[in-house]
Amino acid sequence: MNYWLMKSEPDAYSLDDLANEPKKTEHWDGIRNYQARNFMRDDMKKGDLAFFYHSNCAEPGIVGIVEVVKEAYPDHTAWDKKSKYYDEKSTKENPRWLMVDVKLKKRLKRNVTLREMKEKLPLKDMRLVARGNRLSIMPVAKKEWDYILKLAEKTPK
DNA sequence: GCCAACGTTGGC
DNA sequence: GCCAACGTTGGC
Repeated sequence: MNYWLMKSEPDAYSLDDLANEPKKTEHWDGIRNYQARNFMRDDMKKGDLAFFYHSNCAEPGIVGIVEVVKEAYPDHTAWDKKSKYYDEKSTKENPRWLMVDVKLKKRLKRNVTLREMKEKLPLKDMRLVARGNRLSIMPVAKKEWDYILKLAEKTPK
């Protein structure tokens, strides 16, 4: 069982949006980065858990936990000419991009912010806090996962 | 809105 | 296969 972190811009798709889906489940489309795709394709399994991270917003941070409920399958938005994720090089015979389905498992009691995580020594090796990190799906070590869950229970400062 | 860091593209 | 140019990400 693996742990992950998945980024989303709340302006585009927020935790609330996921909470409002039927069955609180939605496909995670629009991943157009090979490294992130390979993580989904090779290592992301049904039952894995992932942090839902809000990026590119006022308070970037982890806001919830989702569960992978369907493993990697072709991202149909790559075939849709009207989609901003359209990619002419992705065909039905040879789909270039993949997605998984995730279900909202729980909201954290509070937003565990990037700023806060950067200050914590036990999290110093996380890819998320590395300089210039742009990966939208990344693995999280069990130790880090547990530590962040504990942080979420505490009021900051 | 700015801009540093990064990934991708394409000419050679 | 190198690498400059370009587009994108995402914190601030």
